[in-house]
Amino acid sequence: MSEISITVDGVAVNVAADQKPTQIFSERKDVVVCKVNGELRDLWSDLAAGDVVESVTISSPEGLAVLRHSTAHVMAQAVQSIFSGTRLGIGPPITDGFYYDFDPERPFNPDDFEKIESAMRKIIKDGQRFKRRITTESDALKELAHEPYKCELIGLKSGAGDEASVEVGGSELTIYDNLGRDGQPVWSDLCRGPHLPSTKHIPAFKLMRSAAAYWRGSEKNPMLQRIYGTAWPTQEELTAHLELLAEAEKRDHRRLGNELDLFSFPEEIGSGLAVFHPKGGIIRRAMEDYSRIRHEEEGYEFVYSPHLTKAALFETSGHLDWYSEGMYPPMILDEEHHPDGTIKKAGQQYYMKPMNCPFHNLIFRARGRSYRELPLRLFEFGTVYRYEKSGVMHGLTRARGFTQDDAHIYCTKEQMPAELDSLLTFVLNLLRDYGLNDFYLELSTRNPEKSVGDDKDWTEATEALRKAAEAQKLQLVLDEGGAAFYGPKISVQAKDAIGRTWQMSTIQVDFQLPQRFELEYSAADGTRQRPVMIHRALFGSIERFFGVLTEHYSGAFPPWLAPMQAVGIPVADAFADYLADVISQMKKAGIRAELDASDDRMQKKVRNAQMQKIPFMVIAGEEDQKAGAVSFRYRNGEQKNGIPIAQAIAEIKEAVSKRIQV
RNA sequence: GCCUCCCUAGCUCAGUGGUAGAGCAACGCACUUGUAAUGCGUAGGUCGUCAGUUCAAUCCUGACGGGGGGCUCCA
Repeated sequence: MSEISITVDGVAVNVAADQKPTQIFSERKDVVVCKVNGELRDLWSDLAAGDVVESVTISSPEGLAVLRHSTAHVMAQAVQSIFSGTRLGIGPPITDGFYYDFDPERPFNPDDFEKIESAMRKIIKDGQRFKRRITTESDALKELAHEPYKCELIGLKSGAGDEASVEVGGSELTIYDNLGRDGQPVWSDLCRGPHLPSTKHIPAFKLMRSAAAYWRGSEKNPMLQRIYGTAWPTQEELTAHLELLAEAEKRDHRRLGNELDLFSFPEEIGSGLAVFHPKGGIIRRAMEDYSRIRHEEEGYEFVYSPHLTKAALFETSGHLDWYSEGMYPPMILDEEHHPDGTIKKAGQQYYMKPMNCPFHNLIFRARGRSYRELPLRLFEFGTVYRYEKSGVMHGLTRARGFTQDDAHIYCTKEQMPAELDSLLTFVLNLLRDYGLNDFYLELSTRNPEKSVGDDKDWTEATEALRKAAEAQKLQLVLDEGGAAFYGPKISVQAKDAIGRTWQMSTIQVDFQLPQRFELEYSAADGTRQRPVMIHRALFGSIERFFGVLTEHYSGAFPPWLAPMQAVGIPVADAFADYLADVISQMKKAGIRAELDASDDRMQKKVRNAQMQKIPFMVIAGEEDQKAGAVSFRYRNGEQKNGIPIAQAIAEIKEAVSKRIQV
């Protein structure tokens, strides 16, 4: 047998000419695929002299994707074995798992999951080998005649650039056969691959949920049934993932909003319209108050604008042209009719505002502006109404009525870079004050197909944004062509306590509105110039930020935001008067404190306070009373005994004023 | 908007083609000594709304409203 020279993980070796990576890596159980000359390939691939082979382990990002994609195949095989009339869509890996789209004879229900999972376990136990087979378009169409969606993909192959490329991308059209114990194919699927060597390399998986999805992501296409699953290199990692999901569910702001009596969405008001209850109101006001103070310090001026406006304003701004779908329909006022019902006098159309910027532009335009006034920073907690499609609402994070912490900055072109730089610093520091610490930035650049403004302006603005972003020393992700048509933007993405990413602030340069509103200022040389306009929201919406913080803190807000900062719990009734005095001193010191004077037992009071996630439980019994002290119990169960009253008050006040978590 | 599942007491949820139950919360009474549930009792619901089928509907059908999970969308 002749030998060939290849490179394996950087080491030159000679191997038999018919050696496959399966054999080369046979001692390394964690290697599930490999790269040959930089391209991801099955371990069953043939090798040629001079090939550079690199191992890819199951835990690497690429290995995980392959694991999950292979698990999707196993699921599809299981589904077709149980529901024989089911047609296949596509089945790519996604973050943490995979899905496969099916066109079944009836929708799946949760009971089906058990059947499918047990069929999958059997396939995994069988150790079916994934075998790659190159085919031609005409052969594939013949073989897959009973799979209309696959045939459509084959037809699309030339132009594939979307998800479909998982199935048919790459230079060759390939089918993967799953080989049974006898080496004969038991199931096949059109697929680019690569795959695990065999189904027995799937260590841990679980089907998560079924849902509908449009075929190839278009509303115009038929709905398929999608089953989501997750797959991991070890059972432990699967368990950890499921625990994370359970944790996320416990933190869900909609659930906590109810449990902690923060807000609700009364059906009578309408979908996506929240009311804040007193406790939620305290949190919200604390959030707003602090933001207001910081904005004042940064040179913002506070303005107010109405919730309603005549149509003309949104005609000027252009919103009615390209955004009317997202607006509540107009109210028509003062319309008069003839007796036959025809219109005698046309009415006035009024709209709820979906944005604040046109109002701020009118404030700018209310009188002549001088360059000396710039940058002019107009800030408003502006409540806007957007008619979101019914299916997209999600608690406070996606609502129909919400309040933006909205500001518009009008400055000269020369001022723009410095303004963007200080603005981004301000944004990030403010978010840090609210307890978010882990950020990355996204820069959205021009889509030349769909944009207004001249090249030079775009380049200048984009570079200014980029420099401001780079100065922050944070990870910067480029969103090429992702900008809105009217200007480039930076968005701040924040990670919460359990690692989920939320889009928070946006800073957007606008070339469109200053022109549409004919905004001008007088420059030093007496000429009239058009200002640069920057839109920015730090929280995005207060409601949404409220929801994000609720989930970030899991409802256990830091004292400065907590609706109740301290609750007094007497060990027994006899100490209630003593503690009542302590609590009243705390109230005088500006602390949100109450005495729990109910006739529950102490243990019950502790439990109640714990469930309300109150940061300081102030407990007093005989020992404390004798010493003129109190005891703290914190939310983590720790306690501190015999704290003199003055010191206890000072500790709470310090936690509040320094905005630290306890 | 589309697919799918759901809506029973303030909350979490049982349940039945013959108009309903539990736990917690609320209220009352008694109890009260050190860090996550004291006991007993009382009250509370046109079973989301409106139609239809039926001798009879909370239960079956449909429409509407609200919600969950996705898809699409998020200027």
